[in-house]
Amino acid sequence: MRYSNATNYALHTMVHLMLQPRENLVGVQELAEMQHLSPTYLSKILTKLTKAGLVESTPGAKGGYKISRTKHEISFLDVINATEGDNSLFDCSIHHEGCLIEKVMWQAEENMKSELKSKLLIDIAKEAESKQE
Amino acid sequence: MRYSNATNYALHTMVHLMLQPRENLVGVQELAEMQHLSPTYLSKILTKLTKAGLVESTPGAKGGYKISRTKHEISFLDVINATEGDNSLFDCSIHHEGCLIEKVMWQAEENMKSELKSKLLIDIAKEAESKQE
DNA sequence: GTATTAGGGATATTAGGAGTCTCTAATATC
DNA sequence: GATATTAGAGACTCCTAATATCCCTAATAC
Repeated sequence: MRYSNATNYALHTMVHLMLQPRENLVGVQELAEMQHLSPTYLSKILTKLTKAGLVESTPGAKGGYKISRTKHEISFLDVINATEGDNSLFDCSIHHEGCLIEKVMWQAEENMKSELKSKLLIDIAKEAESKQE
Repeated sequence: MRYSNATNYALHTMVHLMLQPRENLVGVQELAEMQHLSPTYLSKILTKLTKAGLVESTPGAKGGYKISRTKHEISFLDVINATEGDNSLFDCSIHHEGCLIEKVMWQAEENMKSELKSKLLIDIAKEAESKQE
């Protein structure tokens, strides 16, 4: 069980966008080069982020992506849900109601998600920025 | 990202074995029927559990599996590690040292594993037993 | 010896992730 | 309005890992 590469790329992309000046649009070209990805592939991932309302896109010349103005406080969990979907990590193989194993697994997953919800991308971006100076 | 079916089957199998009388051997035939699986497939999973030291196997007529005598306090994490392997859920796609994203993800994973380590199968087995009565 | 059961290896089969290509739609600039 | 540029959508290929089966071997009870 592993997080997909898409999640990995998405998180890095989001942090990069967070470090941009306000309202500055960044094209998929630049974002892809930074991570050594093909633009068409990263484009798929960015569309997911757009649909999830985490970034806003502008098509056409001089277009690109920027962090959503409406949604503040974007968390790790937000990005992960956008790329991985929000299905649960474990479902009892025997479909008997109230499976005790399932219950334990769900609790553990819930706690992890709760932690990832409390971690904000903006904090990571700021920390990365301060380290570079 | 999901836990494999193997993990699901393994957990149910372990709980079933825990409910057996001491030193009682259960064949893969019975274990497979209970979960509507093919014996050959479940056999593969049981071999992993054996190698991880969670169960003990006896080949030959009247053979089968039983919970390990030496390893007490078997946790959810023990079973998961046996079936999933112990690789991390997330590795930074750009291989830059001290990635802050990676750091956050590792912390969340660590917490989940810590919780799954504290959950013992024997408690689940006992609870299931009391519910059936 | 014979029946039974675990273990190991080889081999399909399948599902989903990873990634590319092409066409369409929207926007800026001239 | 024409053109260049950029996001979006869909079909498609490729690869890997999970899933599952089959067959042979080794060990054990009787």
